Amino acid sequence: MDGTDLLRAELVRAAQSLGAPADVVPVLERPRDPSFGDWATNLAMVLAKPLGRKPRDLAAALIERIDKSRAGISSAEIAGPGFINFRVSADVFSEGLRALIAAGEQYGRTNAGQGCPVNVEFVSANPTGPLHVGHGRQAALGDAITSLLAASGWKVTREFYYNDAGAQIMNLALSVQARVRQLGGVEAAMPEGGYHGEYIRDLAQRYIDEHSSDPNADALDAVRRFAVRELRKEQDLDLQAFGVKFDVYFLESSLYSDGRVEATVERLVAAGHTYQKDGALWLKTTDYGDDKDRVMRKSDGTYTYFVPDVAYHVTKWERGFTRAINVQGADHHSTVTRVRIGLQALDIGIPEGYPEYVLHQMVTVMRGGDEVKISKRAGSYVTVRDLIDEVGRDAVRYFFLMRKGDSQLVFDVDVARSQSDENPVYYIQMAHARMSGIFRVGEIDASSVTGVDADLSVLSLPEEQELMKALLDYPALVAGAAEALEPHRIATYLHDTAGKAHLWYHKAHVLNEPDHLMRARLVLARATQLVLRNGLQLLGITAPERM
RNA sequence: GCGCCAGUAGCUCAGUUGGAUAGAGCAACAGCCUUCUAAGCUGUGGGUCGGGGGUUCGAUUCCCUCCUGGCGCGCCA
Repeated sequence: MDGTDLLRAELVRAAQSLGAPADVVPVLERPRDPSFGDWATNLAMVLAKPLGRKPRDLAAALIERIDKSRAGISSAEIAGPGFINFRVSADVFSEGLRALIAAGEQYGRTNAGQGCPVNVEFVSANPTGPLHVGHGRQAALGDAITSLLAASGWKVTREFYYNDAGAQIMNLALSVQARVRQLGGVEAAMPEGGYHGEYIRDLAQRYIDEHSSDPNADALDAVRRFAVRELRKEQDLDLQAFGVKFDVYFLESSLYSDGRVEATVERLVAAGHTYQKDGALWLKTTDYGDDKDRVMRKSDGTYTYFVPDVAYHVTKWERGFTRAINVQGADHHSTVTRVRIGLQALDIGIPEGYPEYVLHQMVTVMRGGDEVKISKRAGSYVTVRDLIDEVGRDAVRYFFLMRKGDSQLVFDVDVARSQSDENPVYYIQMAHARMSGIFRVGEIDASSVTGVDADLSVLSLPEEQELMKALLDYPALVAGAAEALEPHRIATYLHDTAGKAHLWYHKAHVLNEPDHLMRARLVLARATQLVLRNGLQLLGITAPERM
């Protein structure tokens, strides 16, 4: 696709004729300095030792045995300690651009996943309050990961797991109940570990308005159902504002009503991995490398959180998801081992690394120069909605995606707001808008540009060469990002490529140039527009035609 | 004490799975709008890649060790 297949094949042939093993895989990479060429390989240095020859001699021998026209290169030279630098022949670029445009919205998509099902679970916030900034990171990350997987040929199911059955929910109900009573002039204490946010008071007021027959909120179960329903509605609105959609909402409570929690426990007992101690039921996680055994059923008869978690993941497996990915905050790190061990101990054929986890580090929020301590119970946090209202959906998404998940993220609300015009996302969108502007001003239908009738060898400016190289790198980049589950690579690439596009735009005119030049440059503009658009779409960011 | 993650320019971060002279944005300074969008472009300054060992042709990248920060380590979720 990016033209390296032919070159790689030639290198393998040449290396084998010199005695290299049959499974040799030459690594091709872009030289740091573009003046060195289009591709470089360290093959001669890698083979030097096993073949007992000097790297530079070996490089010379390799070059001699390569059929340049078959490899699609115009030159090959030895550099430094034994690198071989290649220059790609012009028609590789030309054909690459035409193929890019022909693929259109499909450019960058592959069938690596071969239609296999994969379940991606993310956000999974407890319905005990609005979505905060940490959920925002997870929503952006999870959403982009599902897009990457879908673009790589996986059949993706996007799932949201609601913990609507635990002690937290009881806390929520009791908190609302206390507020209802307080509003009615009755003295009532908040429960220990209760939720103190302002939204609890709002919920209480609405409960009073809608339940005139229960002024003191004595019907605790009704309070619980009301609070959960209302908060889920709120969360749905937050997600909608962020443009994130799910295919499946899975309720923890259903695991109990279906008897799946019980069945899981019975299965673990039957498999012989449990024992009784101190009135509780324990799982022998130490058999699987944990540092201590874990309680499954407490002495009061209720289950610890990881038991329904295990039961839940059994349903993923039984629903046919041979691959499952969980996007979670690093504070849930300790669940990884336990859920996996629980699944192993069931002895039902679930593979060891199931499910996969993408853990992202914590988000700290700065406001007015101070860190905002995020605590739902204390009622201090920044919601996803706040961020979207303040800086816009596209910018919030980009901000959350521009760095690796496993580095901590400082979200300075003041900076995000005051510098919203300088947010890098606008830089990328602007590059796309500029490409679109060329077609608009020239009154040319962009989709009519194919490149088949243009001589693309006139795209010889260094800025044009650099831009073309970047555009042709895109499919390999998407594949790599999807495999590593790292959307930030797309963000970095887009920023970089947008820079090359701006540079070219500034240097070279398209319209009102001699016809043959204009036709060729329209092809490049079209290709750039498509790549930026496709990449932004993977991140869930809009690609405006004008700004 | 144990486990996971991080430490790269004044700040926020990339670094293509071990390559050549370590990059970008912001901030600072100096320039560029009669031509498809100046939300742009050009130039300048700025680094013991946390410290120390090791592995090899070659280390920001892999291994060991120490230091610093974050998150976990519950019959909470």
